[in-house]
Amino acid sequence: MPRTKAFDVNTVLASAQDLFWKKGYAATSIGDLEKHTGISRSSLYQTFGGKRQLYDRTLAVYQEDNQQRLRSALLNVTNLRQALTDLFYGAAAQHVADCVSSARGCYIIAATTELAPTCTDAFRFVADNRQKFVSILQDALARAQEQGELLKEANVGDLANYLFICYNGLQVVVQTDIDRKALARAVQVGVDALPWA
Amino acid sequence: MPRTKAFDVNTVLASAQDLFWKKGYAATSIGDLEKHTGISRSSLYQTFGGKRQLYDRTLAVYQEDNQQRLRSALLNVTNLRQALTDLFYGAAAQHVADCVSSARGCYIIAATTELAPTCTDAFRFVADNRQKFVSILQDALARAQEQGELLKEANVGDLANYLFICYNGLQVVVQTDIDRKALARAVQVGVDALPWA
DNA sequence: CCTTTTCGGTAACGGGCGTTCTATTTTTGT
DNA sequence: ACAAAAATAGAACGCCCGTTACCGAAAAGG
Repeated sequence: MPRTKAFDVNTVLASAQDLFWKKGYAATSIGDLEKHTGISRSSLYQTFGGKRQLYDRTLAVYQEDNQQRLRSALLNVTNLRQALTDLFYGAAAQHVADCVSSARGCYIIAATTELAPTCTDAFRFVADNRQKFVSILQDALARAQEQGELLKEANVGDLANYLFICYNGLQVVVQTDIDRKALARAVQVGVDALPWA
Repeated sequence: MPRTKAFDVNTVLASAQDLFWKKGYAATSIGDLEKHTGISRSSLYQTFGGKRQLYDRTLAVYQEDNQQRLRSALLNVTNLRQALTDLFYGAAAQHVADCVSSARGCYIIAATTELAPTCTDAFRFVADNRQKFVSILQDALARAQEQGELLKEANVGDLANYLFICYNGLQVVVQTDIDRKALARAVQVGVDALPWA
């Protein structure tokens, strides 16, 4: 009986994320979203409820993707050191065309710096994200430790937090004009720093 | 002949920075600034020219302070390892009362993530800031190397970039709900990672 | 085919935005 | 005391914000 939607919700979410990521939450208007996603205000409000709810859904999608990517990059690998190097090199080499800085960094870090200081919901979201992200890192480190790749004395909790700091720093610095090869070398210093056996 | 200003420009700059830092650039309105700084729109426009110019001046003040702080913390010290540890511990322990996240991180990182992706001027500013910040780190590392505190083979350029990444990561992560003692331990991993002699 | 239900374009809403202008007050040199 | 100059308060500006309401268009079941 109902008329079918003329757009794909996931496509619109991806498009909205693209714009929020580029401009930030506050600087993105409903008009901007209409133009960029191609759907009208009516559909936007009917489907998502409003600007903030739409933003929250794009954040949730990103978090899910990001953590899945992290899991498949680090869990069940035979060489964690290489896997971490690959992951960080990939982040250091990211590139987009439609941005003054040629990289966008991490969508959740943008939420951390723009929204978390004033919004309790956003603060809780990034807190939850950190906890999950660090857990994955810690699991990967613990497995590597069991397999003899890491020294037994190492505190994998501290190391996981350390890697999370490096990841966050990398995602900020990559947004500046730094030379990408130099960035990769710097990040290599960070990976080599772990107490590999 | 002229009537004297009823406010101190530096005080107003500090107050405006305080608000921009808390709420972000886009989310801070002229009305907010009037209330928070105590000066009127007229004075604000007459003295600073507009919202963006005011923001830029707060950024410049912060950059100057920040780099001066870095110089006096790291240059002309006898024990760079300890100086770096102190610097990072201080950042990890930062605390403010009027913020959902109990730390504000770094004012320039906020500018990096909010403004640099879309604004050429802001992008250039943070690029310049990175260059200067890393230079100071590199100078401190080179001096430590000369004095035998660091291995001679170390590439101080790469190490400076690495420390800059750690600093940026620290300033982001401190804005989440992470336990401050755990954060300090994680940052210690990063400092210990340098090739100390 | 026609009813029913949802979709989606558009116009309208009140409010707040950054900025400008005007008018008044305050200060200083004469 | 007075005139000149600068600082401030407050009103006013046009515009765009996020949101809502309305209404014709489109699709699926009977």
